[in-house]
Amino acid sequence: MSAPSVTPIPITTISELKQHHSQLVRLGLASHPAHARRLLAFLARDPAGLPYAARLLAHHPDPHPALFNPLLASLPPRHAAAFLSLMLSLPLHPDHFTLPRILPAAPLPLAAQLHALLLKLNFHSHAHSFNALLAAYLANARADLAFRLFGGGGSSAVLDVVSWTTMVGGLCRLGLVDDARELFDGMPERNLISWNAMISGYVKAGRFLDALEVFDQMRATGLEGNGFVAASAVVACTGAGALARGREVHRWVEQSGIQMDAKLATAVVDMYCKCGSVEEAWRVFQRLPTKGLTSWNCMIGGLAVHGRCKDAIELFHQMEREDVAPDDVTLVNVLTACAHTGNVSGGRHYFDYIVQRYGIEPKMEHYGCMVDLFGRAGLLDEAKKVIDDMPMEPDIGVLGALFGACKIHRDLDLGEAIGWRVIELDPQNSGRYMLLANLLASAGRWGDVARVRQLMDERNVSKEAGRSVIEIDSEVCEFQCGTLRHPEEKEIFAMAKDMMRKIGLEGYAPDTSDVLHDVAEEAKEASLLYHSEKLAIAFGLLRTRPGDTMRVTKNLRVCRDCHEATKLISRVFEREIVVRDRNRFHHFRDGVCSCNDYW
DNA sequence: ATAGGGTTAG
Repeated sequence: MSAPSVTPIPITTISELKQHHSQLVRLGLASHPAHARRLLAFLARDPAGLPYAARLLAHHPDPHPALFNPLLASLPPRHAAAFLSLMLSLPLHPDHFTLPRILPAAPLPLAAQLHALLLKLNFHSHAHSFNALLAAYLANARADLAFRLFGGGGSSAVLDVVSWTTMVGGLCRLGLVDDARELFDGMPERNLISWNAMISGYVKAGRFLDALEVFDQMRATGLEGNGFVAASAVVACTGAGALARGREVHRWVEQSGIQMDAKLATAVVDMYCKCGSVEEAWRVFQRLPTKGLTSWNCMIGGLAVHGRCKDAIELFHQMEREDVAPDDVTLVNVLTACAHTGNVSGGRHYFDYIVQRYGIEPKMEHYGCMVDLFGRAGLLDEAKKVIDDMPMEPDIGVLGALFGACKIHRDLDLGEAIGWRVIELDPQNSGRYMLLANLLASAGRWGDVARVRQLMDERNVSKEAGRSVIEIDSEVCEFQCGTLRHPEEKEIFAMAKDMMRKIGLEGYAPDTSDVLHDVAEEAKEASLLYHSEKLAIAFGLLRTRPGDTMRVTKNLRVCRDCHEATKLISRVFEREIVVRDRNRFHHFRDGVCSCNDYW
């Protein structure tokens, strides 16, 4: 029903509102729902208007909750509470929709008050109100109160699938994934939202393999998925670096008729990129009917970390031709592509060009990219100049980029000056200490190396152990630096020795410059064999044949020695070896790496 | 009232 027409007077002040109200009263229209709602909506914007709103409701012949419920959600929690207490004093009666309107944004004291009201009104057996209260406690990080309410404490609360899912999702958000899982396993009934709450909860916690396990369980129940579940599963594969599983999920999406929208497709493109297969990413990307800005960014970034600078830049121009305007992420990705290939002039050019042509304001990360670009190329003065000239104070990331460059180019003076500063700015990051220790070690400064070690001990920072994961026939195997624990450890060790012997005949010489112990050269060389990627590759050699591709994912950066060794292994054993390290991908093939030794 | 899906330097 449309409102009876009156000249629409704009309401911007309380006096205009009063004027309008009196006109409506004269016309006998003041109580018409549409007009009353408009008046109330204005009054509700300012707490000063609440008494007026209450009077208006008090004089209304039928102050139905529908009249004031819509206002409540739009009010800030404090005002909503004030308004609610006014309503109650009139007295007007809330209905089952009233509390769920206020609860989602309610801070803790208000939530507790509403809890009391809920009990008083006997709404606790009403699922909407009860679940909203549960969500409010969880949103306030009070898992304890949520558990008490959920557990019933003797109340007659009825738990439905929403209550359970609210708990699971809320606990995951609070980082209590294991508690969430326990509840999840005990759920009397689950829907797609429940399944996805658990899967995405694991993803957020970085527990990708657990996420995939739950996803498999869901499929085993015969339930059809949807786009949300698909996205979570794809992202889990991305995080795990599990290409074979990713392909499987992709196939499942296509077979189960889930709509491949731009977001899901981009997640798939990203998965293929981050799992080491740019070719498959490219195929999905090309087939996209509509490409969002993020799809372009993702593909350009994917090419960048695979060291395919030319392709990344070519794609950027294609994006321009299709009239998609780049954003700050595009700029980061294009600069990364240049930085990873030593394309200094390209980086300079695209920085200026994109900033000027598209009016993008360069941010901290863009200056960081430029520092990285110059620094990697050995132009440390240029890199320093970027920092001196940038309009803000450099953050730890920008300084870290310069520091990393000092390490690569063995600039001891600058590196030391920045290094000690960097570890003060980022005292819990073990990688920073290791970089500094490495730099000092390469100059034979063992006393200072020990000082760095001591600082780490004092601050309880421990060195992150190198870990490499290799996926063989969908089975994921992890190796840790320094230890070899595996059912086939004898065979793997023998293969590792043989592998090193064979590449030794091809000219491999151990590079111990990154080894951090002040010990005899022989001991240093021996320790290199136990680097996690060498163990993973040895295992991969046992399980693959010449011509095959093996994929290794490493948690740290590859060291020089492993990089040299892997190049030779790819040639001697005729394998393509794809290594994803902390920063980028290396494709080893026939004795050459895609990074051209620039990384 | 329950999931809330994609890209970002080092």
